Amino acid sequence: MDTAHVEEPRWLSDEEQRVWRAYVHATALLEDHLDRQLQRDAGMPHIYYVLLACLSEAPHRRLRMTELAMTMKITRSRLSHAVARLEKNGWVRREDCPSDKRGQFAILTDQGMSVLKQAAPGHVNAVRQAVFNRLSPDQQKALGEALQIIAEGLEPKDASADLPWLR
Amino acid sequence: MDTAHVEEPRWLSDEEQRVWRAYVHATALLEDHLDRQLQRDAGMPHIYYVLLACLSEAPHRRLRMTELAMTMKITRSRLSHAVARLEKNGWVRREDCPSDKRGQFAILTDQGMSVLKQAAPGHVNAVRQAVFNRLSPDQQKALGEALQIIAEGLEPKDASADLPWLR
DNA sequence: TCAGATAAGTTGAGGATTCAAGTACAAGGT
DNA sequence: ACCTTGTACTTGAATCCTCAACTTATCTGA
Repeated sequence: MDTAHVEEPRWLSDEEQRVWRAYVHATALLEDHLDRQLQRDAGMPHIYYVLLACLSEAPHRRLRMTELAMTMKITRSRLSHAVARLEKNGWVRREDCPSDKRGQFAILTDQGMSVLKQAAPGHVNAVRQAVFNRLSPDQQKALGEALQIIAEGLEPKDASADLPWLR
Repeated sequence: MDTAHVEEPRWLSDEEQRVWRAYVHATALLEDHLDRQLQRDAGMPHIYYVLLACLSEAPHRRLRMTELAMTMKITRSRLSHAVARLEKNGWVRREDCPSDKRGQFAILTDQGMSVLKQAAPGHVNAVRQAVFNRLSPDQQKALGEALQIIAEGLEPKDASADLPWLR
């Protein structure tokens, strides 16, 4: 038998499989749930809500495209398309960066802010109902820690490298 | 001041926000990571891999469309499109259900099985590296439990209602 | 100062997903 | 038998995302 060179990969144990399935199912269900809720009540998918929320917390409600993409952990391309759409809705506008002619700011408009404010309660409610109302404080803490670790491991190596325009 | 009737929603506490952000970031990063890995190495997104895996574990590698959709926690529509694509690749085929003329089976082909087998090691490896290698057994257990609870809460009420064709 | 390498951002094509609507069949009651 | 309601699944259009290619501008080093 000629199997010496065939590395059998290390499969997931039963325990691990249960955890992994829970992950796949929970995330599928929750993303769908939030997308549907926001689409219905505010006319945007979850990620667009997050985008508006990010901008709303930034100084002057404005962020450079790249910085926004990094905070949201999405590609620049995806962000470009998203901002284009939100711009059409009048919820975000762009502005050139004076110090770097390649650069663009995405800016939350007043209308965008007001849409966000309207959407927020329903969204928070959905999150609370799906997640926080069901988990004990200990469970919440453990969940957060585990996810934090996973996120850190997937972060592009030098995500924390200084953005030039922040010095 | 006329604010008596304006229910201020219960916002997330700082603790809760940290957990929620970890959730949003970790799931975004991980889905992207797995999608990219599988797209590169096997020519399909993560969900399609899961679909093949589900079929591979079913008796005779076949499942009714609705049942498959329920196991995967996706809509029938999404499944229809997905199976159509996988069928074009020759990885899945359909077959009419004899006892219910509306029904369809999705069946994993030999070619699909072999593609799955080829993709599995790389995928398991990616999952292990991103998740299980980074978490202690206790953390894994806690993560699984929390996600399990979240999933249960979002499951359509009667998901466990007997499918007629299973009696 | 100038060529190459990098960075910021956009674009378009090809897939994937959602939603609403549609087809075809089954079940249940009268 | 017939009609109504519900189930199984598909379809098409609109939207969204990915990937690779592209434009424009900045940086780096000789």
